[in-house]
Amino acid sequence: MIDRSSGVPAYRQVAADLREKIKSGNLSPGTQLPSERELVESYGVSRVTVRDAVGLLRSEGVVTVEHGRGVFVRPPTTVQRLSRSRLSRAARDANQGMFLGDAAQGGFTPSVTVRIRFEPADEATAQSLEIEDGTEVTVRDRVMRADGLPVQLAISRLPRDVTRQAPAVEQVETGQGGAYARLEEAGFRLGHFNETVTARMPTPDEASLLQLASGVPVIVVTRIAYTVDGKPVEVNDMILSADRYELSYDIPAE
Amino acid sequence: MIDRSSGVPAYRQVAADLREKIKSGNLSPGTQLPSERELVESYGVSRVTVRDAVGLLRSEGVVTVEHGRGVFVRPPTTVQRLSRSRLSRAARDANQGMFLGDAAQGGFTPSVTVRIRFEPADEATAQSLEIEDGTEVTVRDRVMRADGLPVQLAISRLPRDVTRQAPAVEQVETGQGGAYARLEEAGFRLGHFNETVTARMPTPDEASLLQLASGVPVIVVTRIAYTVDGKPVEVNDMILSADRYELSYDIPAE
DNA sequence: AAGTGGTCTAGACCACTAA
DNA sequence: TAGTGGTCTAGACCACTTG
Repeated sequence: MIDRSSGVPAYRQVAADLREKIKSGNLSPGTQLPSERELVESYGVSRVTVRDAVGLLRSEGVVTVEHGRGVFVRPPTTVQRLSRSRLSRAARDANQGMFLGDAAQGGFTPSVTVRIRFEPADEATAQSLEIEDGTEVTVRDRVMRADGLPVQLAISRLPRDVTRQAPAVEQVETGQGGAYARLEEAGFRLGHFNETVTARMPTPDEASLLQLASGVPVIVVTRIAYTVDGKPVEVNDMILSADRYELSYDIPAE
Repeated sequence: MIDRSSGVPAYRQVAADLREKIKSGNLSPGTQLPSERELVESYGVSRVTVRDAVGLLRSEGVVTVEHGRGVFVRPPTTVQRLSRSRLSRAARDANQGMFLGDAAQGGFTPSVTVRIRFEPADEATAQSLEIEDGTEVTVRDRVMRADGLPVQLAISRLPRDVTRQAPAVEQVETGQGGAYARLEEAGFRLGHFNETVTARMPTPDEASLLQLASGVPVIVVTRIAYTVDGKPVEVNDMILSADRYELSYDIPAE
């Protein structure tokens, strides 16, 4: 099975063979692969080599490994699509925070854990909010769960000056329409949002919090909310599991 | 250095120690780490264990490894920010294709390799373009390079029916304003774009084409261009290196 | 030539899962 | 209890980079 003279490392040949069997449907989604010891037999390589091969497929997100159970072909994951039209005032008003609106659309039972704290702004926050370094900010640190499974982390920071005028934002429960509604009631009429999107591998903390399979990156979204006057009032850093989310944006051609 | 009784695997302890030294600035960006054999000595573990530790840091994107040279603390990468306002008609008209416009902003020397082919639409393409499965589409397959380095892959598909009316789109060189300008000249006035964004680990092909360091995911953007009548005329699948790109979107609050 | 990481072996024991 | 993956060892040879 393995061509020793080809110059291609044995573990890559094993990985390529398994990958091929998966792609061709020979091993269908959810199916268990032969155990590592069986693969050792059938390919005639050492266990370390088999593990390197499986590790490669893992890092590609092709298989998942469950300790004590086995290696399985990863089934295609269900994506939750986040359309940015949900930032419209109407959509915001309809729901108690945006995540609960997503839940209504996505058909899952949402739960959110919120922790509030106050701290001096670090450099990045200060720059985003256009305030002095070290100015006090209100931090809303949230873990969003779908059917009990953590799927999203979000940390919002707002100048304390702003939240003092909208005290509900300093509370865990912000009520109908969420924090944005409270801000608007306090006179901070929102004009537009800017979202920057990138991706990276999770930190170990994020991986365990979001229960990420290895080989799954996170999508990092930084949203800044601006008032109609162009003053930034909130910066929200969101961490999403890349295999569970897809973002959707509409852009006019003009 | 390693606590054998803690229950934490040795390779994780080694990784944690190195990560800490990097975060604290004790090992600054670009610095070479001690060689694997030196780490074997200093931590009193086997080489495999050291390699597992380094592999973990690699997969987190914390270090890069160069065969024959050593392991280095990964310097923060320069990000190219793609603002979606560049899809405005004015921005499109100003440049010969969007990537060349990005280059002007980013200050790098761009080059693009384009291959044109014609093929029947697969299921996903057909759905995006709202055409029958198997209808002939024009495929523009592109590799974009910045200063010679491949940084972006893009595959556009348009119904052949459409490109026959804008023959320049079936050519490698589309001229001033790029393919979108030719489409508009042919009467396909563009109304809006929709972009869906997600991320995943690269396939081996993508990794080698984009020369991705291991542990760097790709951002996958699918853009569909619609005419003012709401007819989709192009679906463009873009693959971006996540450590080199950041996307930026503006969203009105209304 | 010397030093670096890349691959590989044969075997051991541990931790988790399921019957 | 048996089977799975997780961790680890001590050592070997290869491929790449640099002086």
